[in-house]
Amino acid sequence: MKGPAVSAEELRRRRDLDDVPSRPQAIREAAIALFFERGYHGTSMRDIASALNMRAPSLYNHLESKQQLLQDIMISDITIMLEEFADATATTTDIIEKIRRGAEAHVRHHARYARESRIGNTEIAALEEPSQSRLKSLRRSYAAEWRGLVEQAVAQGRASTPAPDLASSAIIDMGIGVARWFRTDGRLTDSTLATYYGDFALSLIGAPLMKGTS
Amino acid sequence: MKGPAVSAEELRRRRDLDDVPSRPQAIREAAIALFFERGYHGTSMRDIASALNMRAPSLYNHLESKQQLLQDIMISDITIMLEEFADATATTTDIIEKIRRGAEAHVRHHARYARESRIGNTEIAALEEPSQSRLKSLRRSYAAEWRGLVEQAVAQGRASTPAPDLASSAIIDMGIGVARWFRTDGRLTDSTLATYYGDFALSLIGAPLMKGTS
DNA sequence: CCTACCGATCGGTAGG
DNA sequence: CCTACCGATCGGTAGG
Repeated sequence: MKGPAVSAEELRRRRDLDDVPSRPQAIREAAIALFFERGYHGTSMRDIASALNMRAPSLYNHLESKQQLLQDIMISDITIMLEEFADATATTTDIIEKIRRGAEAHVRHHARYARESRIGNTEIAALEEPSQSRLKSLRRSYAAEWRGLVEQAVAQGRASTPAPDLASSAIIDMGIGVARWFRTDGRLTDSTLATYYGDFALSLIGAPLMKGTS
Repeated sequence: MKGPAVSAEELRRRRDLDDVPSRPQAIREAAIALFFERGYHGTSMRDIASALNMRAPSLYNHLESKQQLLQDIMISDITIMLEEFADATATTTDIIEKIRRGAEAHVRHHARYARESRIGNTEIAALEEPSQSRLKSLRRSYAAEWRGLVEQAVAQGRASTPAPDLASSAIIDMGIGVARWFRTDGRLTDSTLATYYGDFALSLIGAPLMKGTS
């Protein structure tokens, strides 16, 4: 017989269905795990290759450089976070509900993508330009959006905090902190956690919690 | 004439008065600045030496190893933080006031020692054993103390949060976040910041703020 | 405090 | 996908 019994396309289809990662995806996953555990500079290409039972030079058939790997991880993580935040806050016009849903999205992201989020918050200095400036700029916009929401709530008389800028920083930071300790296999789901933190956010800005809403 | 015009002791006395750091202190300070900016693995001994107009081998007249430098910085930082927290919470028996003062001490520390605190929270993986285990253990005790305080407030009917464990994590994490963005030369002093965050902590756990207390 | 230098390891390339 | 190997840089030592 000539030709393979199973075509390359067929294999690719099965892989997609079975959730078996492609080589580039597997490398990325290993890099995320190692950068999270040991940091970017604390991880060598040999470490990543070793986790996949490969040799370091073979990695370069699938990526350009170690730095490119970091940039992909960090930029795609913050892009996803910004999208999730935009989607969450767009589902209502009520400012308090916007803040609640924004905080939930923020925390859910830092729980679900704990490793990527932590890398995104600790390895900024390891990013080469222009990616570093781009990422910082995205983070500044995100913080500014949050500040705007809290200021709006205060302006509408729906929140009472005397320091909307600090309150929004505190909300962001308590979410970022989640990425340091949240474990997917723990007793809490990311959504349950997000619900609690949504309440924390409203309490923090001095917005009365409506009982029985959730 | 024989002997120096100014004795070594005299020089040391002047240095202490003028706040001119000793060589080991200057090295430690340079290491803190660089570990904060670039991370432990992103900083070389040559970088540290260069910041002091020295050559790397000369550093070894004042320290044992790069790792020892990191351990000193991290262990002394958390030791100071634990002391400040213990002192702050010991000044009152009222549970809510304990939490307020504890939160203020926590935030003040992360503002005043922003660089050391950030290193302490990002470079744990770079610590060799047994220091790494020791530091993790100290952090766990600190988190447990916080959880205990919040649970006590709830038990006494002074706070209403349904999740004291998460609330205490949120308080700790919003303080840790301060170390990422606080600048000593900014418009806020660490004490002003701490006062706001003390209120945030009480709001977060569902403890009514007493107006006009501060 | 320095220069000279060490072995180890790094990210990455050549070539198959 | 591999082995062989590159120049650069690392933490640290020897010796003065």
